[in-house]
Amino acid sequence: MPRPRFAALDERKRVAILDAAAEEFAHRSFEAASTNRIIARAGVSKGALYYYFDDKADLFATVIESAIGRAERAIGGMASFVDAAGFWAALLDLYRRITTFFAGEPNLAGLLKSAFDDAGVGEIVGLHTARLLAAFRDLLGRGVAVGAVRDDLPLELLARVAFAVGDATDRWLLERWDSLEPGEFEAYPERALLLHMRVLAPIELAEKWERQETAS
Amino acid sequence: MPRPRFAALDERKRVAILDAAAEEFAHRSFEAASTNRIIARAGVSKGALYYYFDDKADLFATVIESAIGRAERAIGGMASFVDAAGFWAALLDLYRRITTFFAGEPNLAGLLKSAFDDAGVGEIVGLHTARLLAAFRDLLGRGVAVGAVRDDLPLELLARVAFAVGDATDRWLLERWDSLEPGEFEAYPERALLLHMRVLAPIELAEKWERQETAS
Amino acid sequence: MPRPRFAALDERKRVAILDAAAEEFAHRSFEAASTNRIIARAGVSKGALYYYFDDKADLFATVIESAIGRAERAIGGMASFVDAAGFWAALLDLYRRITTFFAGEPNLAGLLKSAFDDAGVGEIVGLHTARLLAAFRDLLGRGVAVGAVRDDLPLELLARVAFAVGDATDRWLLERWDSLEPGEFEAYPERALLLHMRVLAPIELAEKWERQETAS
Amino acid sequence: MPRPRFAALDERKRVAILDAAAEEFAHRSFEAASTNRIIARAGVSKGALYYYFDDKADLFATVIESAIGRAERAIGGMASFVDAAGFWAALLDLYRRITTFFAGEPNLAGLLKSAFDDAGVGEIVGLHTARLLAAFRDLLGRGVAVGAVRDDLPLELLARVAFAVGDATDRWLLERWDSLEPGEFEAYPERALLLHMRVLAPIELAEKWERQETAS
DNA sequence: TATGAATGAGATTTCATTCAT
DNA sequence: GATGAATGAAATCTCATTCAT
Repeated sequence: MPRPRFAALDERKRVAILDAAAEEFAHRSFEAASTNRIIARAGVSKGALYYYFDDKADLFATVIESAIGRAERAIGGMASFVDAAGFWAALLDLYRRITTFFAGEPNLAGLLKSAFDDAGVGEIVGLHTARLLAAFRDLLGRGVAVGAVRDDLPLELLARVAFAVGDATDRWLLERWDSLEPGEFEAYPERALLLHMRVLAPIELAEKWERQETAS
Repeated sequence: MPRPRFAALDERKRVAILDAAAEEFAHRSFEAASTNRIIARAGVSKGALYYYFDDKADLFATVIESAIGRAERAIGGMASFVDAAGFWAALLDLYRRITTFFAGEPNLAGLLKSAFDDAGVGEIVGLHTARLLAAFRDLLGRGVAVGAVRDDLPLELLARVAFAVGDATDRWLLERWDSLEPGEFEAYPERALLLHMRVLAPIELAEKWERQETAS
Repeated sequence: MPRPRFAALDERKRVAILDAAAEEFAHRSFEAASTNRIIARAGVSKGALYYYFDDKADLFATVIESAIGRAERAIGGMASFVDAAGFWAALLDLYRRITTFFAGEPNLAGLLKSAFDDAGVGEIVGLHTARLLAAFRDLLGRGVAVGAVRDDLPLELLARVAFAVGDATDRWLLERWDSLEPGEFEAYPERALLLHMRVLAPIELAEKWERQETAS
Repeated sequence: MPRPRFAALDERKRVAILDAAAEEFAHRSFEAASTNRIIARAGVSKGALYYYFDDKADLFATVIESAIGRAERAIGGMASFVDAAGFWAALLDLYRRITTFFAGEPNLAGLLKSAFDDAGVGEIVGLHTARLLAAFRDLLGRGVAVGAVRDDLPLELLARVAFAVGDATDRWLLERWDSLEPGEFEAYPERALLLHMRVLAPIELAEKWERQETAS
């Protein structure tokens, strides 16, 4: 946990440190990241970093927490639903918000990747990633209750696979970012959702849904 | 590229270096990996490393190439096929071999992860991973030709997503390795294949296949 | 010298600072001691230390002075005497008080050690330790006057040796502190005194005294 | 333990490192000593030190071991003896050699001091100091056997006190080094021995011996 | 009167790489 | 052909001290 002073720090400087650290941790593993580069980019002294944080791990955890926190607040939760169709509609809506947010935070994806890579090692970071996974697992559990999500595979596995699918499609999109045709980005969440349905929904539901989709 | 001398090197020593490096690169990112630890583990001299390799990156690329090469030779290609059912049967067979091989090479998964992480940075490593992806993309292309694989999404995207799904299920399995019930590991390729079908096959095919599967 | 403000400081805080510093300086040399650890333990601000003290050396000198001062006040001086027997009886009495006081101040021994180590370097601390030595030297001089202390060796040397003997026996006792049998601690001053007599007294006196002691 | 390479190192450089380290450790506690100062004084690179030693503690232990080893080899053991007079004659002879050796190695005393201070903390250094103490304790044990050493106090305590007395007299002498009158240094071992007899011998023996000494 | 934010120097240790032999 | 001695830069982190408020 960062020392309380950090919260009281001048907004500009606080953001400068977190941004510089996010930039660094988004592009390098925790081990390979350099506090020297971070302070150089943030424009703070060597001592300052250790005045606000216990150590490198503390800074890392803080950056991850901040990123996840901002994401959660910005994206918000999933709308309530009472049947399978409602579940998938709500999930589509959620995906839209997620996509929009990630598009405006280029470091977020890399940051989450570093976080999940380090989750098995760093205790604090592990808690954050576990919480994120648990939230999604719960979501899937509620999907099962209304028949929107298959019940023949462990929720934990489904959650992990869904995360991976989302990550892979994100990256694919990101690499083509500059050569996207107009409208392609807007269509993305829907296409991503269909992929997720394939993985998560009972097969008949996915089949029915996709048939309708194609017809329209 | 490692100097030609490396190929002529005593088998035992060559393997020792590659094994030690694989162990290191499997657990740490390229940047965070330490050549010091590698030579210590391999029991070779400092100079030896730089006598056989240009630098750390060269060693990394060689390790990746070697790992991928060994995997390809051990796993072999996919059997030929003439229709959709044949494609999936052949793919199942391929998965079985892949799973078996990965189970015997605990470093392989971590190594591939490091390789893909670094692919965007290191030129050589990028080529290897690109080749792997291309091979799988071609496979999918042949699947499309016989109607086994959907044609409504770019093959590149499908390949990436399939890799991600495979990776996620692998990891999930790996974490439960010690608490697996007997028979569970043997059943794994089939379950994994079903997940892949969901993503890769035309939806009607996936639905039909799964219905049969459940019936049996 | 600490700023005058320090004397006017709230009792609780003044003691907190001195105690924390004593704890630190008792376990580490002056150079290795950390003002950061001191203020952390004392619960005072960084600035406070430098508001009350010139620098680390000033704090050290103050701690030493305070410790020595408290010891002197608590232990008191040696009773007056008119002959050799009186001298040694008075010294035994003094040792009893010293032992009792040291037993209740676990930091004192370590503190004095740090003080003597630093005495050659730090000017102020050197004065305090010199004063302590001088007091004991004077004591020995009065012992010489009544024939209780040998006159064939320089008083300065005798004082130093006596200090060393006391320190060694103290440490020896301290290490066995937890495994002491009942009564052993109470008997300690007398045994220590006999050792000191051996060193300090004319040999005939020491011999006579010990013969009586053994007889009783 | 220093890496084997260190033993194979060029004599001049090996000595330069050990001397520089001895100089530093003789004047500062282990914690306060600076490897930076050591390499600066030795004229070796920063990496070199860690090429030869595991860490600071390893260097310290090596310096201590080297110093003790050289001292032991140079001073040699105590001559054999069959009665009390022989014991003290042999000890006097030993003291002479010790004094001579210490006089030529100005760092030795400070080094031993640092070693004993750190003995409770550093494992390796603890072994060396313990060995030294044990050797002296054994010596005293043999003295007890021939009636040269008192048997009414624990040997461990006697050894510690004797060390302390020796150290105090050494220091006292050292401080007066430059103002010593001719012959004073040569007379030192005898005076020191008398002090040790006072502490270590049965009182009658010490008394008899000193009476003779004075008569002569 | 009192604070705590801030810092640059310096601590120990590891790094990838070079080069004389 | 092969080595290991050697290095300076960089790593993370702590230091005693200053100063604006």
